[in-house]
Amino acid sequence: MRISTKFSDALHLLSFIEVFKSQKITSETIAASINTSPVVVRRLIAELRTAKIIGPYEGGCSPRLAESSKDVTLFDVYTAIEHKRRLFNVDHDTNPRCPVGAHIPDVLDTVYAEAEAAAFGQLRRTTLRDVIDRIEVAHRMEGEVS
Amino acid sequence: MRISTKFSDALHLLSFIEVFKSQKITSETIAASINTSPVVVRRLIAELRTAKIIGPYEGGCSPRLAESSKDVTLFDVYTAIEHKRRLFNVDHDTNPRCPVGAHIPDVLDTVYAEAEAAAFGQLRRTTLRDVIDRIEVAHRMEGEVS
DNA sequence: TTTCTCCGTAACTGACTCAGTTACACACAA
DNA sequence: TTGTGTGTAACTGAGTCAGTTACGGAGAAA
Repeated sequence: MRISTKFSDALHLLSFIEVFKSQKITSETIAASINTSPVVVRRLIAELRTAKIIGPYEGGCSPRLAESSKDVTLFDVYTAIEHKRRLFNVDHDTNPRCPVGAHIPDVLDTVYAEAEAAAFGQLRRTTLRDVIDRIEVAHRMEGEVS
Repeated sequence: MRISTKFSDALHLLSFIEVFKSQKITSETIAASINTSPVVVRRLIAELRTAKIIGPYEGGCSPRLAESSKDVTLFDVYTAIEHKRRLFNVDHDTNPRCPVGAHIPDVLDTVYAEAEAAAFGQLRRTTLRDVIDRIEVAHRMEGEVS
């Protein structure tokens, strides 16, 4: 199985509501940009809201970031969406009567944790603001070419 | 989707055939340690063989590493089993007429690649020998306790 | 040779996950 | 009151994964 596109869609959603924060935004508007259905968007918003990345619902108002985009890291978003899901999966159902089978789950837990820490450290170092900046740079460059 | 346990099982398999290389090994023996079926083991062996991590089939002989366990990195095994599979999934099906939707796939491709590079770098730094060493340390410590 | 063991591989199955849809009650604004 | 958008639950179809059955072939032993 694979890390779903929910994480990507969540980052898309957050970038969208920040870029267009001066305009009225509905789940329909967002869904049109992500190419998905409004319900999927609302589910994502609900998850990001319980993680306090999106502020509380205020009847009819467009969703807003709870804090500055500079203070939201990609790791925050990852955990909001994927919770404690690991990047690599350890097979814990092994034969405890075999020296290898008995100890490899713990060994892989440790080894994988090191690799995951490296990836998550990078996600922690990248903020939502960084993502939006890159989007805006790409958008401006497109304008110059055409 | 999540990275399946195939990667873990492959590392288990490789550790097993290296630790018990002085003994006769069948897919049945290995399957008993991994707690799976011999067919699953044979499929794994086939994949590791095409990646040249396990040496060619020599009728009836037990499977052997193609090179020293010190020269096999976890990244080698990862690519043998999961090929180019990415740790994070980019949703490329977005609306190109929206500034955010048009550029976020490329931005996430880049950002994810940085995080993946960090994780894969760690996998490259870890060898099969390291894994086996840790298994043997754990095994010896168990002996002392009991 | 015949028999036995093990291998490689293909085809099928059941469980699980994911994205998407339909549906419906609720809140707020016009 | 009507309309719009929200939150949430339930269902669906596609896709993936691990496991199983099955079968032909190679090599060793009788």
